[in-house]
Amino acid sequence: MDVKEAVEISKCLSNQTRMQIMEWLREPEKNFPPHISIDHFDDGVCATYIHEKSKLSQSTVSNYLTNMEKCGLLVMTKHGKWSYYKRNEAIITDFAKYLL
Amino acid sequence: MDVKEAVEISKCLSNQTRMQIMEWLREPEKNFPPHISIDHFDDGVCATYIHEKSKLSQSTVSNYLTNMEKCGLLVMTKHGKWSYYKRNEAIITDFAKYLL
DNA sequence: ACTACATATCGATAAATACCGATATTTGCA
DNA sequence: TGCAAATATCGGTATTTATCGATATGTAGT
Repeated sequence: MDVKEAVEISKCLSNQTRMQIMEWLREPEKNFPPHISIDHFDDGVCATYIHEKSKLSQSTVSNYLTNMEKCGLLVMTKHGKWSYYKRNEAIITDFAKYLL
Repeated sequence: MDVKEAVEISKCLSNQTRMQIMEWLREPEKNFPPHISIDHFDDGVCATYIHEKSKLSQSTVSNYLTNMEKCGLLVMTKHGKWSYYKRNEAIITDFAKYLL
């Protein structure tokens, strides 16, 4: 991981809601209801649920998630019309190691 | 560590120069000249050297360092008219663990 | 093809952050 | 005491980020 990458990750984490999204996604089954169409969290959580939990507008949260994916913190998987987001543990570990 | 603390730390890290300061301070003897008045780096590096290395204005860097201390990333020690800054490894470790 | 729903993108404005020069404060030394 | 050096703070402007509503796009089912 280089400086620029680490800075982009930090920018994503420098907001309370985004930081909380990272926490929520650590334990999806604890923080979100089961999804209508998929009965597991293997690909994470559907964007709508994250939006609802956040209490912010759909566009804001969509933007958050897109940026968090861009910087590598999240991985997105499409299933039909839904976008599922989950933590990218590999990058998170890299980032943590980079700081130490 | 709680969310707010972690967000404040992230804010400090979301800037290339500040991120580099964290790196520079990981190996002071490698990145800075020995100080005029103290022949070790036990309390870190004098603010002037950090300022010079950064190529930013003195006021900007002083502000950086002050905020980085406020959020716990750095520890400041005064020796006479000099302020020495070093990494606060304990907080950095906490932060890294918090993310995982 | 049409409708409904999920998500992404756009454009605008408000708020926060970055950064500088100038100035104040602190400290050591002549 | 008075000067010089180191650092901190202040005030202002430029830039970036936050956030929304509106709109576009994409997908599934009727």
